[in-house]
Amino acid sequence: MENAVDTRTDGPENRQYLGLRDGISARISAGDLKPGDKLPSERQLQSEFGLARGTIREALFLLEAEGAIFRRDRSGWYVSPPPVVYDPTRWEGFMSYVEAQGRVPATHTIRTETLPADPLLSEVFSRPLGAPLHHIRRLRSVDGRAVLVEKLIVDAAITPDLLDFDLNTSLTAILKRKFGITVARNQISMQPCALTGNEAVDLKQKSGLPGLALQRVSYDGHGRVVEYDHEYWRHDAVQINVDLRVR
Amino acid sequence: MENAVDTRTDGPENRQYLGLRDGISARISAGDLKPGDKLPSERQLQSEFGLARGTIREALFLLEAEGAIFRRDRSGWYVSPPPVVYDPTRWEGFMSYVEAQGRVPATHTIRTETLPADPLLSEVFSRPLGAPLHHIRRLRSVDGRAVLVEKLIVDAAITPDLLDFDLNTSLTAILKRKFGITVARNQISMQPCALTGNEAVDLKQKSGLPGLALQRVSYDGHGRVVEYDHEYWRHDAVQINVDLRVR
DNA sequence: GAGTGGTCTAGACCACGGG
DNA sequence: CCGTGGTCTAGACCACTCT
Repeated sequence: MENAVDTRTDGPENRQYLGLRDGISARISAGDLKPGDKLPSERQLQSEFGLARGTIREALFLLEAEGAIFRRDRSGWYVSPPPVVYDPTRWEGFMSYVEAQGRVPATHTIRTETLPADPLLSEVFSRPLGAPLHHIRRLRSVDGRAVLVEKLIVDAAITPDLLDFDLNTSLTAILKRKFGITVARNQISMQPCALTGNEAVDLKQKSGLPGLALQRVSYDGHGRVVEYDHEYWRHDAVQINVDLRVR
Repeated sequence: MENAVDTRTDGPENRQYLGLRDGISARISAGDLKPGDKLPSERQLQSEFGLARGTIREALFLLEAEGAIFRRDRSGWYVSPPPVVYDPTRWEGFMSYVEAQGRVPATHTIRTETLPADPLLSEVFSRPLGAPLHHIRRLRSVDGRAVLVEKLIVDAAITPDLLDFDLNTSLTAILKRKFGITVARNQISMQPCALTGNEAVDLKQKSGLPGLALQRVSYDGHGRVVEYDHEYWRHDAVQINVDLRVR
């Protein structure tokens, strides 16, 4: 929302990349460029505006930080779609809440394995050291664009043959239908971050893209830890909504 | 946490700025550089590593995105302190939770005014169009570093002389002690963003710094809207923790 | 006034995507 | 293969901070 408290702006455009940003931004607002559309190439913008390529890129980086555009490596710059809304107080999986927002979700399982619990995981799950845990790494997309990587850990003792199921669907649904497990409580921690290393690679992004790291511990009705989850979201792909009582 | 699901890294350092990032990162991890310490100037790094200034800056930008370092405009680059933890389910103000974490909070009121409600605010507060609302803009710091700008709106009908109090303290405390108001419910929305315009100016940052936009509607026990708040945090200054029941 | 980061130029070559 | 963005160089001048 814009209120009347303060009406200062970035000020006169002594910086050329701000002018270019505003120009592109205006084209997007006006609807000349729609979500998914490809921007002119950097070299085209260069000749169109008579600026050095570095200056052009400065403007593009700023628009990227604002969530207005995104890049596909060595393919080009594109106008961003709106973010999806995620409400951690609802126990519906990614597949259902993305669909409910009229978008098309998809999940790709990158890797699964069952490993003995290390000291940290042993503590998280209240299970003996070395107890078997399922590790799942998945990439999730909205409308064909990869938006998050998740690293999921589930107690193998209560979900023995979990890895035999099709994990490219809703884990929520599998846990409920096949194992009778539902989540009653979520403990969540979030922090803005940069997507680097594996996360950047899996999202096909240059290291350094702003992101949101979300860590979740899910408990069932008996207080048992059901999932231990790390999610790495593109910064421009998600909005978090929560409604909560105050203690 | 690091688990064993995936051990790939950024790979061999064919890119020089990644090497420089790792070098500086290592100095920080090793404790050669501590939170608050100043890094060598860009030109010093240039001669030390034999790289063009642009490449040096590439590495610094990456470290900034990772939250490892921050800049003070035209003064230099500094090692970041750890983030503060914010739990929106607890109704303690900024001043108390920052203090509880052994840090030094401070608040600076930038501007206050009382304005008639526009259509949007009229709806949010369930008050007639034109009803008076207090607008407060504040800058908040931790250990002397500005970390967030907030735009607060409060219903003047239930807090008539609010602006006469010292707003550089805890608003939470003022509302409770002077007006007998406590918050029972928070509706929160969060989204990673870029800090631009006024927010960047007030935080003395270059436009484009990654941030976290947090919007909050607070209700008292009777369901009355008490505060409507917009907070713009530096991305490297905050971590959000929530513990919640699932619906 | 000296030193810092902020902006900008005008090139070059590389690595990867997609036709 | 060509076009794209990704990386890198070697300068320059400016705006601001700090002392």
